[in-house]
Amino acid sequence: MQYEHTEIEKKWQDEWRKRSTYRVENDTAKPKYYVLDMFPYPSGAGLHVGHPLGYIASDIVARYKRHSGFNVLHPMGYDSFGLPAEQYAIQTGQHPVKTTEINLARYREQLDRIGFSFDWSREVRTSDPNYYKWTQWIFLQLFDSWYDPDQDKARPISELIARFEERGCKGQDASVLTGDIEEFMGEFDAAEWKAFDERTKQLVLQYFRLAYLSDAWVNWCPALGTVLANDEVKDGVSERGGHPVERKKMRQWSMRITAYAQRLLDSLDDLDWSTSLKESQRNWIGRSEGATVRFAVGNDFIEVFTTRPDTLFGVSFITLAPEHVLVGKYTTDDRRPEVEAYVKTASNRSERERQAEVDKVSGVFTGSYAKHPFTGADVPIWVGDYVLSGYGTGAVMAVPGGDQRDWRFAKHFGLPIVAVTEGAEIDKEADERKDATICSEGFLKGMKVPEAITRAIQELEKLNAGEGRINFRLRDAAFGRQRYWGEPIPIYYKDGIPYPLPESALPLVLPEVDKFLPTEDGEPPLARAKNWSYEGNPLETTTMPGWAGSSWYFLRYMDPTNEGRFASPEAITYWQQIDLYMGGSEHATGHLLYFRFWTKFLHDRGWLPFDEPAKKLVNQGMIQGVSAKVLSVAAASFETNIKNVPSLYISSRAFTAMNQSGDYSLVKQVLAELNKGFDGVVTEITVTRLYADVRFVGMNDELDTDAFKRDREKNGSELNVRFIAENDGTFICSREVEKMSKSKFNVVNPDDIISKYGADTLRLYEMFLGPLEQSKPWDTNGIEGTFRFLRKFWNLFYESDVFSVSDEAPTKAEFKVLHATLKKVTEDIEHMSFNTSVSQFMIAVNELAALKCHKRDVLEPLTIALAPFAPHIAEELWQQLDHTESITTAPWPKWDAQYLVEDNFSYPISFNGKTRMQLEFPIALSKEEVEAQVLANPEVQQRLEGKAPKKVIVVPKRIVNIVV
RNA sequence: GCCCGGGUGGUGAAAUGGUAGACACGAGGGACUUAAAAUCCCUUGGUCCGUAAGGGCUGUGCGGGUUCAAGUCCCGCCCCGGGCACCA
Repeated sequence: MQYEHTEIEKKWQDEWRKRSTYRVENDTAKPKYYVLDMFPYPSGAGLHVGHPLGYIASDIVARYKRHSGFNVLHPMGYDSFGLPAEQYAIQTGQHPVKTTEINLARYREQLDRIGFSFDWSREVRTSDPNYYKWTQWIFLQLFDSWYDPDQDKARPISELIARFEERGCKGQDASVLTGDIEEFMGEFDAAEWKAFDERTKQLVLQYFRLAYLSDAWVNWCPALGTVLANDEVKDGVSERGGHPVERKKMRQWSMRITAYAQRLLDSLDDLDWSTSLKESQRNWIGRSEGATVRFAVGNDFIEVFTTRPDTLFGVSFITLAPEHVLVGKYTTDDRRPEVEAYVKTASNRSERERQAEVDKVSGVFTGSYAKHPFTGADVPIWVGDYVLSGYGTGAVMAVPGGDQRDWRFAKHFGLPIVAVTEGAEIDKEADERKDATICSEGFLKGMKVPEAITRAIQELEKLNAGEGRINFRLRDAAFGRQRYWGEPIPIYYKDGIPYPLPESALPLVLPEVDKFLPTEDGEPPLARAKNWSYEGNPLETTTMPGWAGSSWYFLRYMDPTNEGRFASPEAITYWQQIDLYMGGSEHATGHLLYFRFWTKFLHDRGWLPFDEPAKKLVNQGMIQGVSAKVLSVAAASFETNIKNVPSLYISSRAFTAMNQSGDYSLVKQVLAELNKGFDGVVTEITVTRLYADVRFVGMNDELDTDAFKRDREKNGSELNVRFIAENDGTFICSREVEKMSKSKFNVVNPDDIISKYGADTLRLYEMFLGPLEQSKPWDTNGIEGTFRFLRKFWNLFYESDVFSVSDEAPTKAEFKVLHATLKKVTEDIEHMSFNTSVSQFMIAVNELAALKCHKRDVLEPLTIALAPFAPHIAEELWQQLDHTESITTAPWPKWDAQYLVEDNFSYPISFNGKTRMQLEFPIALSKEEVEAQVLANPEVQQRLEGKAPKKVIVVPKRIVNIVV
C-alpha cells in the first residue's frame, strides 16, 4: 500500500473527533501542563501558511507532554470582537455577528485540517455573552478597587472609604494618582470627607478607582470614530487601517495600569521570556529616577520632573507644555494674545506633525518668572511644544548646558546658556555626559554627577522644594471605544455620576441598533439602542477595547462553562499559570502588558494564587512571502508608425543578458513581427516589475506564462501579450522576500499545500524551515524533501506494498540509530529546536532504510517519537501495528545510553590546528597511549619529517592536535 | 541617537572553543523505463595541481586579539531586521 495522505488524514481527523481524543479533564492525579497559543482574531482573509507556525510548534510540545505523562491543557478560541468586522458591518449593513460566524467557521475548518490537538470543548469567544459576562465582571472589580501604595496592592474601594472616614486623605495617599496631568485634588480630613455630598464623594473616588472616568488627552482617530490606546498608534496613524490620529481631550474610561508600573517592571526578571521582548516592555514602561523640583511663582509654584537635579544651578528658564493647566494662569496680559495663539496652533498639530518636525524649535514667553529654589534668581517661564504634556509633570527646568533640547531652544530664542560640567563645549552643544564633574557655582561644584544628584535631592528636601521621585513613561490605558462591536461597559449614570451595575444584571448584552454608526449628535452607536437604560438611568454608551477580552481568557479555558464564576478556585489551583505561551512579537507592548496587569490585579484581590499569567513565552518568527516579479518591457523607437505595441514580458535572465550586451534585437524582432517588417531603432528600454501570483510560479522560478496571461486578461484586457523566454523556452521571474500579503500576490494558503502533500508534510516542513524564533521566507520548493521523508518512513513498514514488520530482535546498529534519534529528538523538543529534530528523523529513516530494518522494536518507538510532529501518519501506522488505543496514550520512549556507547573513535589528527588525517583508536585508550600511538604512526612521522613536535594535545573522543 | 536580534554554499540551514557546511532543496551525472512520473545511486563552498588515485591553498560580513585550536570568546568597525525615541 502506498502512503495516501488524504485518506489517512481525513480518517484520523474524523476518528479523533468521534472519540474526543483530545478532551481534557480537570480532575486527575496527573501533573498539569498548560500550553497556550495567543488568541487569534479571525479575519476574513483566513489563514496563510505563516499563521500556523506557532500553533504547530505548540502542538508538538502539547503532544510530547501528553506522551510524557502530563495532563495537558491546550485550548483554542477567538478574540472575536474587533474593528474589521464592524467596519465591514458599516459598509454592508450586515450584522458583525454574522460575518464573525462566517470567519470563525472558515478558520476552524482550516485549523482542523492541520491536525491540532486542541480541546475544542473548551473553546471561548470574547463576543459570546457567557464569556463577556465575566469580562464585565472583572471591569466592575477594577471599578471597585483602588491601589494602596503602602501595601503595594489593589484593595476594595470600601476600605478606602473606611480610611477616609477615619483619617481623610493627605500626603502620600494621593501618590497613586496618575493619568495625564490630573488636577491636584487637594487634601481633606475625616470630618471634611463626611461632610462631602454624594456627588463630591463619588468624584473624589474617581481619582482612585483602577477603572475610572476622567478628562484625559486621548488619541482620537476621526476616520475610525474612536479613541485608541498608545500602542494602537504607530507613527501618528492608527495601527489598523493607517488613519490619522489627533490629540483630543475627552471624558474617557481609563485603566490605572500605571499603578502597577513598578511591579510590571520588577517581575519581568523572573519570567522565561526572550530578552528582546522583556526589553520592549522595559522600554515601554520607561522608568526613570530623578526628582521633582518646585519653583515658586508668587504664592504658588510650578513643579517639574528632572533626572538631573545636579544641574539645577544651570537652569536658565522653565518650559511648560502647551497643554499645561498653568499656562493660562502665568501668562501676563501683555503676552496673552501671543501665548494663546501659540497654544492653539500647538494643540492643533497632530502627534504626527510634532514628530515629523523635531528640528523645528517653537515656543513663546509667558511674561512671568519663577524663583530658583537655591539661588532665588528669577527664572523666565516659557511655553514650548518640545515638552510633552503626558510625561512627568508636563513642565521642565531647562538646562541648556546639560540637555540638547534645552540647548536648541535657548539658542533659538537667545536665552542664556550656562556650563554645568567641566569640559563642556557649550557653544557647540550641551554636555549630557553622566560621568562628568559639576562646575557650576554653588554647593555642588566639584562633585561627580551621581554624588551631586544625591546631594541636590537632600537640599531640595530640606527646603521643601522637591524630593526624589521615580517617573514612568507608561500611561494609563484608554478603555472606552466609541464603537458597537465590543463588550458594553456595565455602568449607568445617575446625576451624571457613574455607578456600577449589580452583578445580577450581568451580562449586559450588546443591544440591537438600526445602524452601526454614531448618532447625529456624535454619540456612539449604542446610543441608538432602544431602552438603553438601567432602572430608568442611562447606560454607558462606549464599549470596551479589543484588549479587554484577551486580558484574562487563559483563565476561562480552565473552566469554560462555569456560570457562577470566571473559573472555579479548584480549576485555577490545578492549572495555575501558562507553562508555555506561544505567539507573535507584535503583542510585546500591547496585549502582554494588559494581560500581566489584569493577572496581577486578580491576584491582589485574592482570586488568583499567582500574579503572572505565563511563565515561559516564545515568539515564533514571521514567515515571509517570496514575491515573484515579471519584467515588463516598454520600448521606445524613433519610428512613430508602430501600431501594435505589445505587452512585452521578458524572462529575468534573458533580460540581464540583453542589458549586459546592449543587444536589443529580441525586442526589435517582436516589434517587427507585430508591425510587419518594422526596422526602426530601439532607442530606449524601460522596465517595470509586475507582481505575478506565486501560484503561477513553479520550480526554479519558472512562470506558467499561460496561467499568468489568463489572469492578466481576467483583470483587464491585454491584446498583444508576448513573452521573451530563455533559450530553453522557460520563462524566469525575479524573486524578492517581502511580507506575506494579498497585495503582494505572495500568499501561500495552507489548504493548497495540504491538498497536495498533506497536513503532516506541512507540519514537518514548517518546522524544518529553520529555528522557530527566526523569521524566514516561505519557499514551497523545498517541501518535497519532507514529503519524501514521510514516504520513506511509511515504506519502512512495507515490503513490496505489503505491511510487513518483523518481531526479530534488532541489531546493535539498528538500536543505535533508534536511540540516537530518541535522544536528539527528546532534547530538541525540550529546547524547542524542531528543525534539527526533523533532520534527525530524516537521518534515522535514511539509515534504517540502508540497513533494511523493518523491525517492530525499532519502528514502534520511532513512530511514537514522530507522532507529535506528524500525528496522522503515526496514528495510522500505530493502528497497523495492531494497537487499538490512540497513539496519544503511548508513553514517550526513553533513550538508553548503553546503545550509544562506541568502542572506537576515529580521531581527526591535526597539525597546527589543520586536520590532515584520521586514526581510529579504542575509546578506552588513555591520553598518553593515544599520543604514543599517533606519534608511532608512519604517516605522522612522514609529516613530521623526523622533527620532534613542540607539543601534542589529545582531547579524548574529540581531537588530536600536533604542534610543530 | 538608544536598546535588542542577526550576517556561514546557488537556497533554507547545522555545528557543548575541537574534522565548518549535518539534514533538505536546487543543480550536474548515472540506473530502471518504449517514454514519463515515481524510485534509487554518485558528485556538488571556492580555487589550484594531477590522466587518475589523491593532494595543496583558501573559506563562516570586515580589521585586530586571546588560544595548541575561533563560525563560536574579547576589542574596534560595516551591513541587515525589529523595538523605542523632542521621555526632561
